[in-house]
Amino acid sequence: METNKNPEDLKTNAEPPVRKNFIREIVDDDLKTNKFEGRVHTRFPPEPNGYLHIGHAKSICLNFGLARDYKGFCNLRFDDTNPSKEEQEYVDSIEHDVRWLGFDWENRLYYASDYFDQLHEYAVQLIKKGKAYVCDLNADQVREHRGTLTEPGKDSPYRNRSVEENLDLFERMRKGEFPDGSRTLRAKIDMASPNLNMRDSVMYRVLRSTHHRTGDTWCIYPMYDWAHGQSDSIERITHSICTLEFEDHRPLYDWFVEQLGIYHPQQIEFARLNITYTVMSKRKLLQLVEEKRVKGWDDPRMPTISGLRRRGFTPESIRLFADRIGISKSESTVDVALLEDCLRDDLNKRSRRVMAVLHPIKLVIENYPDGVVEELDAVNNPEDATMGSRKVPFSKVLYIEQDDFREDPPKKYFRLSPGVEVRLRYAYIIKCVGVVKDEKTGEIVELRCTYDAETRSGSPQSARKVKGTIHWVSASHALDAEVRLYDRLFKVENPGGDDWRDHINPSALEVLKQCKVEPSLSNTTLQDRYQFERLGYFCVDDDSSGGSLVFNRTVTLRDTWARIEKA
RNA sequence: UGGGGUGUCGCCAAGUGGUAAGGCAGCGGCCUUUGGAGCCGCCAUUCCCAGGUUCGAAUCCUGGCACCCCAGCCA
Repeated sequence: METNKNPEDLKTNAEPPVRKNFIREIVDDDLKTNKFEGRVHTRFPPEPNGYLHIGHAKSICLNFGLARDYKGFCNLRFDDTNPSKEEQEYVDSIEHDVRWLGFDWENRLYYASDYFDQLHEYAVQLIKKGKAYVCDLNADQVREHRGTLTEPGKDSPYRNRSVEENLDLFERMRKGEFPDGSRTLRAKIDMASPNLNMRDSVMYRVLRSTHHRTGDTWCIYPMYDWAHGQSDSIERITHSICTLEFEDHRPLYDWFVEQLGIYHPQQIEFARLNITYTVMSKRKLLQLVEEKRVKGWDDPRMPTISGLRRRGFTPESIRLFADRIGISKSESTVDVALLEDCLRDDLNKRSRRVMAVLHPIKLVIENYPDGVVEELDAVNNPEDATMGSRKVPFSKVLYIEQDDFREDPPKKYFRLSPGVEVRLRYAYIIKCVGVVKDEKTGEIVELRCTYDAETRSGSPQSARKVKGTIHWVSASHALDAEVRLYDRLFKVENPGGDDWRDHINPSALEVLKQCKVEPSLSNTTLQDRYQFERLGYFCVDDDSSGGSLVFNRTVTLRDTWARIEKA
């Protein structure tokens, strides 16, 4: 007897097996040795000075994914220690993006600024221990004393002040008695350390700037190195995951918690994400926005979460991508084709299919009766029968894609050309019997065809084979639409260097105003996603309103013909 | 040439001394009323290089080489 498939294969929505990586190995070991009493507690710590991008998504999926898989927790913590660059707008967008990606921090929303009092208290402790001092050197002087990569630094002349003096000075810094930049509180470590981070790292600077949460309460603000580890400790984070460039900050991270004698989280570093044909630094993305090279943080050309969302990406596709790229410590640049594959993989399964003509050309079926309209059945998604079907109106005058007709077809061209038959999807087989051209320009303005009435889809004769199938839209029923075609933001794989902006792809956005879409799209809503058959995946842009429809092309379908023709 | 890292297929990435997973890309083929989707097959005798240890090395040792990060009162 024929047996059924393994029951495992019949499971739906089965989570893909969790990919192994070096961080999970560390967590597994820590669990075995009971290093953190069997807890797993991570955090995602963005600075609210810009919008999140897909590189952050990698980190979000890592941190929240770890918490999910190990039955632990992941906090959302804003690293808001530099009020001169941070804004509430960014806080709001970050929260929105993390939620949209499908993660939930529940009641664990924190800010480094929540800990300003505690951090100040810790700093006083270090001063009392003789491990921190107030330094009167200005920024330039500090730099001069720091030494270089190959030469040790020199001690600050203020390094050996008494505890009492340091306490007094630090208190007066806090009260605002000294001008911005005039003094700092520094850790007293080792000016000769080969690790520059250990050369008496600055803990506090005097900075008069209104903080988005604490307002003008403070005029001294903690530096990243001082705030981050202590915040992790306060939240009892177990694994503090950050990117590679913080690797040589780890000794300092460890030094602070050890001097304080407080709970000690473990910092682990991994390689940040790079993707071909785009840029991923907040600085560059900010420049693109400020220099108006794109329309905003959510421009669909941007690799920001909000840009990808507006472009039509699904959170599922981004999570799938995060799973597939893996986690490691080697610097890498992922081929954007992988991202696109994850996108198509998800969109293929979920998108309703619909017919739309982007570059219309009129087609008249000479032997089809005037005034007759047939309602033809069209499947909504061949991948998912539960999505049902719809009716599409068919009549004598249609629009088809300019690309789907060639007066002089090359080899292997399966579409319409004079004397050749093609199937109109869900409708009839037609043959081209004439071409009408503009007398002056010679441009083709209309195609004359005949149809074979026996070949209507679903009828017995419809089985007749023809080389190609093309999509169409009934001229009198079609809706007008604007379609925005997006492509990669840069012309080169790795837009680096000072001239990176010179590589911006001017054709990354092409706007089509004369598109025709099937009438079932009349009651669509913002963000709805569709597959325009044979063309790609599209979503309804936020600029759509009332009567006007605007679609964004999320990604094209894989196009083997384009490849053949190119070769 | 101080310190910290990384080098496994075009791009990611497993591999943890027992004889190189997987995905993407690419290339063939099947199937198809989307040139879509799906399916099948091919795609690293070799792991940056050179020595060494071992019955056996991508994994251990020694010595090189290449690339990345660090001299913000940014994070």
